[in-house]
Amino acid sequence: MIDHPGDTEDGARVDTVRTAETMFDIVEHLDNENGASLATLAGELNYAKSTVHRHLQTLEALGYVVHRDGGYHVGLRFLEIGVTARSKYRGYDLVRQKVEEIAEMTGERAQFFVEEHGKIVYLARAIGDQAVQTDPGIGSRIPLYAASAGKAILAEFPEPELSDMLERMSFDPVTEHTITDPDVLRAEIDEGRDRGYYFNREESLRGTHAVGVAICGPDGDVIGGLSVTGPSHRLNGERLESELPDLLLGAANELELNIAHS
Amino acid sequence: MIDHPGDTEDGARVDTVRTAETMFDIVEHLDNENGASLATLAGELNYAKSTVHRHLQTLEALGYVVHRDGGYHVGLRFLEIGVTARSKYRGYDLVRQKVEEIAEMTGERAQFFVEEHGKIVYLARAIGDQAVQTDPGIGSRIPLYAASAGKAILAEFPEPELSDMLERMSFDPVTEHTITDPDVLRAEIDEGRDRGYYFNREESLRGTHAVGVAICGPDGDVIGGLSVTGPSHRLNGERLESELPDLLLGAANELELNIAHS
DNA sequence: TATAAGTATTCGAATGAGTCGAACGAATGT
DNA sequence: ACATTCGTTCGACTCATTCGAATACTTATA
Repeated sequence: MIDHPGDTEDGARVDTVRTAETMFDIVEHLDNENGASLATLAGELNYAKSTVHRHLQTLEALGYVVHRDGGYHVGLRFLEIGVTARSKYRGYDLVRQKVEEIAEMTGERAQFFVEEHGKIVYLARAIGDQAVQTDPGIGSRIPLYAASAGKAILAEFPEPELSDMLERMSFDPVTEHTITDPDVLRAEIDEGRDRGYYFNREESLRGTHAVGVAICGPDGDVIGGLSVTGPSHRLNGERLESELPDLLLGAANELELNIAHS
Repeated sequence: MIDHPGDTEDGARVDTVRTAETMFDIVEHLDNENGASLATLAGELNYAKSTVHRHLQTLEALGYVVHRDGGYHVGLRFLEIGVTARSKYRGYDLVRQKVEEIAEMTGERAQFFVEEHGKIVYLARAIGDQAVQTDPGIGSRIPLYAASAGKAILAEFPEPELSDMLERMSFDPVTEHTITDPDVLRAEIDEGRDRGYYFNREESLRGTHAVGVAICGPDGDVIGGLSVTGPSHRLNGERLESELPDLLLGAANELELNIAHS
């Protein structure tokens, strides 16, 4: 094995484009605050004002930043790109409709996730009561081990990768019920594999239960996960353990067929 | 006046961060294709493979790019950032609900736009029939002069800026009815200003009419524009010229009050 | 009106970082 | 076993980014 100069011991981050990093530093900082001035940015990020200025100029010229009422903001170019990125996920349109259908049928919240960088990301969500699509949350991330759909997705990974992921996974508890032990997670995955559905009992949010299933492509590859969430007093017993799972398995099956033939 | 080395004659783009530009070249190219290989990217963009490689490494490490089934793709980080950027627009949540309400009431398509970089950008959209929120389109852009909401927004700009914008505007026709003359646009704007609503008759899409109004903040600043669109055979006569305008003006008024008190 | 505090912008110099191209390695299919 | 495509590494050159200080602009405050 040849030595890799500059390798960090965890084996990541070699030879990166620094300028790109500083650029996203700025963007991400803008994303957190809302509306920051050049001086503030330079101060908090420890870059020279002139440096930040040049970056902001560039970002604004490219449409990624706007200078609205006395402060710099993240531009909607990110939304534009993000939306087309989402739309390219296989079966996204079909799944979105199904999510709304499920929400309406159950009266609970239904959602669709895909895996990215070891987390699951919300791609669609609908609430039953009024079929209002709640956008806040779209794009945000949850660790795989803290979501029913996450477990379902995880279970579909072929064996070598699965072990790998479990090993390199760091378990940061979200609630007092979040799984923190890889063996427990592994056990749950193995237990659910022939059933095909997975639970989440207050592991990501107190007082909230969920059931999730995976959606797979024709070659057995994972596309994403579908789940129904609701208050634990409403999602329990028969409803949680058989009624909703059946519904989800049916939906997944139908989706998988439709996606395969599209 | 001191000379500005590097100034282009149109007075734009000085002293930009080149690396950031190449980086977004890559991202935007990925956004168009779906799933490109390193070699392809390098070829089409005329960068050395090693250069593109380094950028992709960086982008992937930062979560802005993913390497899925044998090709590089835009990551969902863009969606995440874009969604929070959108949510920070004043009154966005209120407007989104209103858009759905209007869509349901009219049975037509309702939408909300804001202005950015001389275009209007879709922030929300709803279709009447089934109240299904159609996401494709969100984030995409239309020139101000080719949309009813665009005209409404334009009309709210104070005088010096308005003339400026009209002058530096380049009119690329979208359909055969698109406005191509600044004087015509100016006339329409002046005509509509006391009414408060504006029309679009097949100017952005053949066979499609629309009415639009502006939403303003307490200080008279423009927040965005609201419009209803539909087939020209359904949107005409009384309905187009009085019924829908009244509805929209009422909605705008209500929104403006709610936004001011929030 | 003058002053101050905030903002954004420009400049030149230094060096640090991005770029290239070629050569290597890995993976896949024929 | 070969060819093809894809990704990775390396070192050298040079261009571009970074910095800090000085300038300019705008808005509040005395």
